[in-house]
Amino acid sequence: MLILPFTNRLKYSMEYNHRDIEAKWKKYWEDQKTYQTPTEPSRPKYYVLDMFPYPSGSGLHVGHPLGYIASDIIARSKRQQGFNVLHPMGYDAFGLPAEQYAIQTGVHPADSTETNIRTYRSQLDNIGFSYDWDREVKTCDPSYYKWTQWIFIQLYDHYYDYDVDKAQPLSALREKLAASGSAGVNAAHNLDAAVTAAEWLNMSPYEQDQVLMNYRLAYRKTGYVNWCEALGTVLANDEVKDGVSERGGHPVERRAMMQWFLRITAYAHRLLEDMKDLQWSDALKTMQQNWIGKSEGAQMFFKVQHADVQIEIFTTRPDTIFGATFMVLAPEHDLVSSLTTAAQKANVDACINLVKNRSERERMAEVKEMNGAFTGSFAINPFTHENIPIWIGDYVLKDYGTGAIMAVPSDDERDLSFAQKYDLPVIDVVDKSDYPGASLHDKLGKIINSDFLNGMEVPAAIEFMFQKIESSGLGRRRTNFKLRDANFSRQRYWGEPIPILYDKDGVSHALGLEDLPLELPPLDDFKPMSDGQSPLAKAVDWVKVDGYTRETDTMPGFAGSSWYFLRYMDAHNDHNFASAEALNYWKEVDFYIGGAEHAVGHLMYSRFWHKFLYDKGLVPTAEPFKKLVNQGMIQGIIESLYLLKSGEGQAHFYSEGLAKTMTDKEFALIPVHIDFVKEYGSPKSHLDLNGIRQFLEWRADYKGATFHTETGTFESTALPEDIKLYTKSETGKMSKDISMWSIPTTWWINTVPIVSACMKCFWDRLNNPSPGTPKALRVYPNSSKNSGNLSTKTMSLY
RNA sequence: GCCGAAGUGGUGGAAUUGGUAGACACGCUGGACUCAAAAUCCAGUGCUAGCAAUAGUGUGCGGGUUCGAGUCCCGCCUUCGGUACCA
Repeated sequence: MLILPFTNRLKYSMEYNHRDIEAKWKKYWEDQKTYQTPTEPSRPKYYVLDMFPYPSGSGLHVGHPLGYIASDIIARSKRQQGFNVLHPMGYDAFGLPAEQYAIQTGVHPADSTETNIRTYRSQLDNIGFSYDWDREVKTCDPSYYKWTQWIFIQLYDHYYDYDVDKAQPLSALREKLAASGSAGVNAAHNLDAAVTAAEWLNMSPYEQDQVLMNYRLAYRKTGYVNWCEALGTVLANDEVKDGVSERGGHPVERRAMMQWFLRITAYAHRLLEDMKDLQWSDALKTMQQNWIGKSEGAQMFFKVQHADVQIEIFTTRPDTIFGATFMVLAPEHDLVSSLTTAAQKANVDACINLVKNRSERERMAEVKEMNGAFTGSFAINPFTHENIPIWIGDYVLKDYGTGAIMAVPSDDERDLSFAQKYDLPVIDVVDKSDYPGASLHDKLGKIINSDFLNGMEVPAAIEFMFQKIESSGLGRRRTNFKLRDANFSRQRYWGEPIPILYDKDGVSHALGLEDLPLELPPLDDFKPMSDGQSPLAKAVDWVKVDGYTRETDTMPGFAGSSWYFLRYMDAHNDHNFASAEALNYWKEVDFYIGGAEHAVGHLMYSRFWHKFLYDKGLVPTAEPFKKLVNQGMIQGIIESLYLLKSGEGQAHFYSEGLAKTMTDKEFALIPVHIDFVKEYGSPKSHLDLNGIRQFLEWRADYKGATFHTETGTFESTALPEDIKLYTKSETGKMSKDISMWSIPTTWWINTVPIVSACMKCFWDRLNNPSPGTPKALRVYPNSSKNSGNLSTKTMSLY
């Protein structure tokens, strides 16, 4: 689509032969390298960036051009204003769908990805974008992920020192530990117990490695994964629907595994602080702020009766401690096994088992359905000196805060429901009668039933307690963040191998730059190992090297996307991730356009990586994206089948009408390819005989399923001609509200009608495809034809 | 549940700080041109009633502030995004 002046289009519309004209200019731009952008320090620069796409099997998504057209207009406009404009494009090419497709079809992810990229490229060229294709990046290209691995190694080799408030080389930490032990280190860590200098010096290399893991910015600890016993694999959250696996409908449980993590929490305060200078929408900033979740409170230790252990908690309301009538630990808390008495073991184990089958999200969301068990032990309330029972409860999360709370049922809704369910005492400690409608978070009221605090207003009482706690050695004032360290391990094939070796003693060693890239070993079987290990473990020759064993986990999707905008600046450099010259010239992204769905994930991780590189003096700015707007999304229709959650045996699908009347039964929603559904998008959406057959062919794991419809119950082998299995029809993802139109610059506002007109033109062509419209540009709601994965998630950083 | 956003004709979407709601465009209806069609041009087009002038009504729902509310406040509803392994 060429953008001609409007009047010309009217005047010459009769003769306007778009096919010839577009072909001519497409070739001219390509031959002349019209949009090649040199790094020219003498000229002013402007960097306009689109969030790069995941090359899905279904081709360019209709949502993509929405933002791409807008950024292209900005790029062209800035060029005309005399700027040297960097406007690149690339592919976020590692990911789950390609691997899933490989498992189903045997086509290697590298091959399907390359095919998909070619499709994307031709589609982008057809639209006529002004990208400098000489700077294209693909995250799955070894020459690219060499540097993703290199950055990971830098993170592994650094720790965060609060004294200088930035990342420091690990060698500095070793010196400090040798000189004065962990007490002499003011750093971000997850160390359980202090280490003295003498202890450190007497440690074996393995023990020292274990200590260092508590400081490294890339480190290993126990994490939790979605384990599906029936499929013998770890599932992504996205592959779990309503508590069962999307494929097959099998039960899923949370299982502990050693995982790599990135210590993003070390940067929490800077991620929060540096946001104020960014030209992002307030909504976006608020979301990041809330995600980081800074709170001021007290860290306290509760003694346990008849035991030499303490329970560490964090509270923002120390003033309510006289109302703390019990404690709750996360079921995964380290102390649970030692605190559980013989008499309570059966109850506690039952509760832990139950909780295993609930996802973190369910645990946070379902306030009504709490599960807990009494451990049999008691803690001592340090102010009332009363024994208070220690419970475990699924509403307390292991990785949030300290994984343990003092429960104040009078002033916390969830503590109250828990107390009511298990009949635990409630003592009112805040009189809120002067503040009708005030909640816990308003921190208002007058303290009652609290000995020396009685009569104080809440804010004063909080301050008083901080001092009291510190002066009596019970704990100290502390800032807590909701942000958690990022799990960086995936038990998958199609991702960057983690460049770590373990020696015979189990000590970890990073690869040197000369050994990078560490390429993925060739495999033709991408199924996971039966014990949950990554498929890479199958490449035995690759795993074993001269007495060392390779790490077999791979990196998550956000690894490659956390720094790709830097690679565009100098895409072919083999000695650095980008040259200092290029980095100092292009600096940061001036204008970034992409979807709001990346408001916290990608944008937070990128900012974290960028700050780390900034600490190392490798990038010139503390923030990567100066200005950012969201382009909105496109809506699509999702059709799903009702699958009875039986867990075992054959699958039973129910017609929508039946499923809705069976109120006591639980169903999982299994997405079905929209092409199989008759009258989709309406209340009468259903699968007919042919549709069910197509579905069974597509999802072979349901071959032996039983179908329950209004006219009877049928085995998949004996389906009647006139069968109608009604499906659930809903609108999903891809919303097309356009929040980007409200950009407070005159220039931008003037551009809106043009973008609008372009999009309209697009819509008309997409929705009423004439024979001349490229097939790939038609609307295929919710289909990922090549990947065989029926998710709407065909977009990457978009 | 929690955090963020959105809701205006048949459609995409406009409405500076509160000041004629529906700009502009698509579509639709009628007309001109044509043997006819396409293209183009002209006119009309929120809804209801009316031949008409006109009247009433109208920005998800219910309240409120104001001379005046799409816009501000309170309470809801619906939809979308995120919720830490989709990308």
